[in-house]
Amino acid sequence: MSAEQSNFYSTQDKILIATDCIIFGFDNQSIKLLIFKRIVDPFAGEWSLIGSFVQNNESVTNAAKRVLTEITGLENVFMQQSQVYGAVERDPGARCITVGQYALIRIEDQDIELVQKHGAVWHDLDEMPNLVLDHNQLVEDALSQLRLKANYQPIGFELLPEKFTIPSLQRLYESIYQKKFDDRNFRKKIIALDVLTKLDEKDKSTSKKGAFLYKFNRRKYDRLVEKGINFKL
Amino acid sequence: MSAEQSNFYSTQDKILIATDCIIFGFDNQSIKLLIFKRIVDPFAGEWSLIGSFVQNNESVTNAAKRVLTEITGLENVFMQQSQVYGAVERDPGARCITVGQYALIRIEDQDIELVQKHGAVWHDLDEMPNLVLDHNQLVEDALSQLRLKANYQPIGFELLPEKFTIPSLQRLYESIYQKKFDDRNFRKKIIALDVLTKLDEKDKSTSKKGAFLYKFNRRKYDRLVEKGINFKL
DNA sequence: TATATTAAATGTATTTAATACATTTATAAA
DNA sequence: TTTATAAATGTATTAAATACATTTAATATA
Repeated sequence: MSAEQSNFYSTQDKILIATDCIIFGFDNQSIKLLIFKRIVDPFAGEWSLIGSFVQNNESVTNAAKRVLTEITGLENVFMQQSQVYGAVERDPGARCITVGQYALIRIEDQDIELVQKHGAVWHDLDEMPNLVLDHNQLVEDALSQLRLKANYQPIGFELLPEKFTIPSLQRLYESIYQKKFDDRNFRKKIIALDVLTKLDEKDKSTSKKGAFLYKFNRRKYDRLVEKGINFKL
Repeated sequence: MSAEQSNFYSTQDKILIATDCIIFGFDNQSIKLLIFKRIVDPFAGEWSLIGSFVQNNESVTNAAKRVLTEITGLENVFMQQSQVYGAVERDPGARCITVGQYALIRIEDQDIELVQKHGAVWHDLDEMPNLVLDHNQLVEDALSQLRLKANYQPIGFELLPEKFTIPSLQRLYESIYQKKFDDRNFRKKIIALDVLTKLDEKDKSTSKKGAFLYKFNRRKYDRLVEKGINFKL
C-alpha cells in the first residue's frame, strides 16, 4: 500500500462536483430565468441551467461566480446557495453531485452580446421548458427559497434598477409569489419598512400620470437584511 | 488523448466530497450536540462533528443517514441539509468539500453503548469546545437554520419524547432561541396551533403539582409542516 | 392534620399589524 | 376641452402580539 493509499483522504471514490446557477432577472414586468441550450454531450441541444465543474483552485461559491461572469459579464452579483443534489443516479453520464446556487440580477445590466454568444435566453418562470437532469427541480427549490427569504428580508435591491417605481416593485413581488396583492396595502407595507427614498422624478413610460421613482436607502436596507423583518403579504 | 480523457466528465479535478452531521438532541432541559474526538489524522484527538466521505453507491443524504445510524443506532431520523462548505483551503489535508446536514433526535432513543463505543458525547450548545476545521461554523449555521425553520413550521416532534409537558416544550424553544419566553403567551400560542392532544396523565418529576402530559397529533402536525405557520416568539 | 412550598395553570386589557375596500388625481392623447 | 388610464390615497374592521399577577394542585414537613 503506497503512502498515498494509506492516507485517510485516499479512501474516497472519485465523485464529480459541479455547480449550477439559477439566474433570476427582472425586467419590470415579470421575473425570468436565464437558461441555455447545452452544447456538450450528453444532452447537447437540450435546455439546461448554466453550470460548471468546480475547479481545484476555486471555492464552490467562486465557481458559480465565474460561470455567472462568463455568461453575463457581471461581477459582484448577489448569489445564494440553494442546496446540494447528490442522488446516485441523478446524472447518467457520471456520478456527479451539484450545488444549486441562485443569483439575482438586473437584466438591464447584462452584457447582451456575451449572453447571446453563449446561446442563453431569458425565459418566463411560468412557461419553463423541460430542462436536463433534475434542473427543473433546482429551479423550483431556488424559487421556494427566494419566496421564503422574502418573508424575513427585504428583496428587490438586487433585481431592480437603481430608480424604480412602487408599482414596479409590486410587480416584482407578485411575480415571485405568482399572486396579486392589494395596491394600497402593498404600498403601505413597503413604505412602513422605511427603506425607500422618494425622488421628485417620475417614470411616465407606463401611464400618463406617471409614477414617482424611488431609490433604496442602502444603509437602512442592509440594516433590515441583518435584523430581519416579518413581511407577510 | 484517450477516450476517457476526451469525455466531458473527465475534465474534473479530483475533489473529495464529505458530509458532516450536526446532531441536535434534547433532554428536557436544554438542546445538545453530539460530537466526538476525532480518531484519524489529521487532527486526531480533537473535537469534531461526526462525518464521512460520500461513497460511490450512496446519495449525499444517505451518507449522513448511514453515519447517524452507525453512531446512534437510530434509523428514520429527521435530517435536513444545511449548506455546502467549499472553500479551497478549508481542510489542509486535502481539497475536500463537505455538506452540513443537521439531525434532530430524541436523546433517550439513542443506543448508548454504540454512542459510547464511538467516543461521542453530548455537549451543551452554550459551552461548545473548539471543533476541527470549520465545524464550529457548521454548528452555528445549522442552528440559525433551525431557528428560521421554527418560525414557519412547528418543531418539537423530532426532539421530544412521545409524551411531554408544555413547560418542557417551552424549554425546548427557549433553548433553541437562547431566550426566555412568557409562560402564558407561549402556552396560548402553542395551544392555538391546535396540534397538541392533552392526556389525563401528569409528569410529577419536576413539581409537586405535576404538569399535564401532551402528545402531538401527527396528522395535524404534518399538515402544519406542509402549510406553514407564522410563529413569532 | 395543618402549613409551607413550588411549579403549573390561567385571563384580560392594550398595542400593533393585517385585511378589506372605492374614490380622486395627474397627465397625455384625442 | 374631453377622454382615458394608471397612480395615489384613507379608514374601519379584524386578528394577532404583547405585557402583566394571581390562584391552584400536590407533596413534604412541622
